[in-house]
Amino acid sequence: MPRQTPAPLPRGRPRSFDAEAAVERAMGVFWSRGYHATALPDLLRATKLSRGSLYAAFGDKHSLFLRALDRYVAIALTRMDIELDHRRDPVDGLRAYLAGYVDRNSGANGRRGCLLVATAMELAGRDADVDRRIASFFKAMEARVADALSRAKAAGKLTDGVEPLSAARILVCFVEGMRVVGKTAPTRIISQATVDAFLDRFIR
Amino acid sequence: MPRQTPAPLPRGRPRSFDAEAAVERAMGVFWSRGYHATALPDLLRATKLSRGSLYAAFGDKHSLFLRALDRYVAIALTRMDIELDHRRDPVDGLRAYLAGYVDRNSGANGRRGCLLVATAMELAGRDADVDRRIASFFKAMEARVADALSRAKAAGKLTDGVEPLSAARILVCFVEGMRVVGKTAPTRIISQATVDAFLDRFIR
DNA sequence: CCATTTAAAGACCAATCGGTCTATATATCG
DNA sequence: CGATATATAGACCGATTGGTCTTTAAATGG
Repeated sequence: MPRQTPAPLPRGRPRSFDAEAAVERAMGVFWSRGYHATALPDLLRATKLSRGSLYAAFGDKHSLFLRALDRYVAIALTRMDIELDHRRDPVDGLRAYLAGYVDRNSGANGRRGCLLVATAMELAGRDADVDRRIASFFKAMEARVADALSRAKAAGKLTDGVEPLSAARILVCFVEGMRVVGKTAPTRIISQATVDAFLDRFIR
Repeated sequence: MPRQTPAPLPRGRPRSFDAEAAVERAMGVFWSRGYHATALPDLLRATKLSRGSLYAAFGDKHSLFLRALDRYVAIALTRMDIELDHRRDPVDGLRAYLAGYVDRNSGANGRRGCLLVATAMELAGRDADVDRRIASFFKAMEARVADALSRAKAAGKLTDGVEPLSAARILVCFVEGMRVVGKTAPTRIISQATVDAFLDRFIR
């Protein structure tokens, strides 16, 4: 292994912005407006970067978008890993997981929608980088849900005839559909009741 | 009531294009590309209209889009009215309805997605004309499904504990979610199996 | 034939798009 | 201090945006 030459300490004016924070701010803009409807000035305003800095740091709009999308996915999967943690009761986990969707779907949260669903609808099939991310996200989500359902089944908590993998596919469709219908800003009451009725079909 | 002066017969070169056909062609473009990503030249190519004719007939891009969206909604609701016709067995109707989604979600059809879902994600919350259409479509869809489920319940074909209205809300989320996941072009086999497993939870 | 009406073709418009580049100010090092 | 490195501000670019307008060809009725 070649000796690692220590990175030369940067001299002069230090980097004064946090790239990760900029990605997160950009994510917020793409989330609210969508990819095509987001213009450079929107991103500059949100990240508080100059054009030059933004292009030096991220290359172009598309690359920055992918960074933002990756961040969004990472946050979502991390949340799922917490909600559906193995050490927790799987049914409680699924309830917590769905409660998160109730939250994100009601009122103003619902209006804002979901960056991932919006991206799937806007870009999937026309942008290979996006395609990969969308497909792998849905697979990851399905796997986590299927795992939780398997554990629930092992604990005898699933309704007779429910098979974890296909139930997981159903559940993924259901929650992503909530994100679509959520754009009409349904009340929390209705969202919660719908989720409860859904779980009643699968949980004993 | 004032005497209706008969509309003066048009003289000169007759209208040589069919506005409804143009709307339908425009619908196809918006459907494939989304609102923002559709540029005027795309619409001119698809409708085979000149710029002048298109603006004279439809006003502007946004108005043409609304016409296209209305057409899309009308087609979808007409199809539902056939599939869920009162004179038909409601369970058969629901199966036919879901079979349509299997078809639209698999492979290339899935990749193309759904104009309504794409529009909801791209424009809802930022375009009042769109908001109204999206909300009223989901309500109309929910009402038709709830009606079919009510008839199924009356015929004793629903699983115990299934309440038609909330089951309809679940089903709407499920099918719209299929449209999202469908962007990853799942196989027909999996889509069909998922739909079957879904119905098994509700139909006795 | 001729008047009238329509559609097509495409020039034209200001505004905005994503992206590059230069000049300047500033912060930190030796 | 002086050299170096970085970020900012904003001018600038060609391409494209949605939209208007003018010119020309064509089709019909009187």
